[in-house]
Amino acid sequence: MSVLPIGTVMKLTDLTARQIRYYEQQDLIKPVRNEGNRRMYSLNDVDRLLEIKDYLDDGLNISGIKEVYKKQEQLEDERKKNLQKGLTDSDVRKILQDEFMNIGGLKPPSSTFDNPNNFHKFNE
DNA sequence: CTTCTCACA
DNA sequence: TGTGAGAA
Repeated sequence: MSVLPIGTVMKLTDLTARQIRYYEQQDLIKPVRNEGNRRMYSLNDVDRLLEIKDYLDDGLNISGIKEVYKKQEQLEDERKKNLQKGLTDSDVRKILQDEFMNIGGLKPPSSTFDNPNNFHKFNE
């Protein structure tokens, strides 16, 4: 995946080598090293660097950007946990929607409980 | 020639 | 974050 040397990344992102290495120190990107200790970047690294530049323009500082990715990972972890429980994203959305309807005292769609498949989702 | 690390009149 | 030194 990682095949771009820092020189190429500099041109692609319009960032200085100093900045690119600094963002790595802040754990915002994780390039791999080749046999000559040279940093090799992936296109995902380039995308992230571009993102970082945007966040910086929006007035966000390094620690602020760190927290953005931190919460992003947290949401990603929960998505995986639900997946392990056999729930897809659309399942979760449907459950949440049905719960809101019930709270509002509205009659849930007949299809929701008619399907025995959905039944034990509410009993686990 | 390119990149790396380290240090700072 | 810039920049220059010395090595790889």
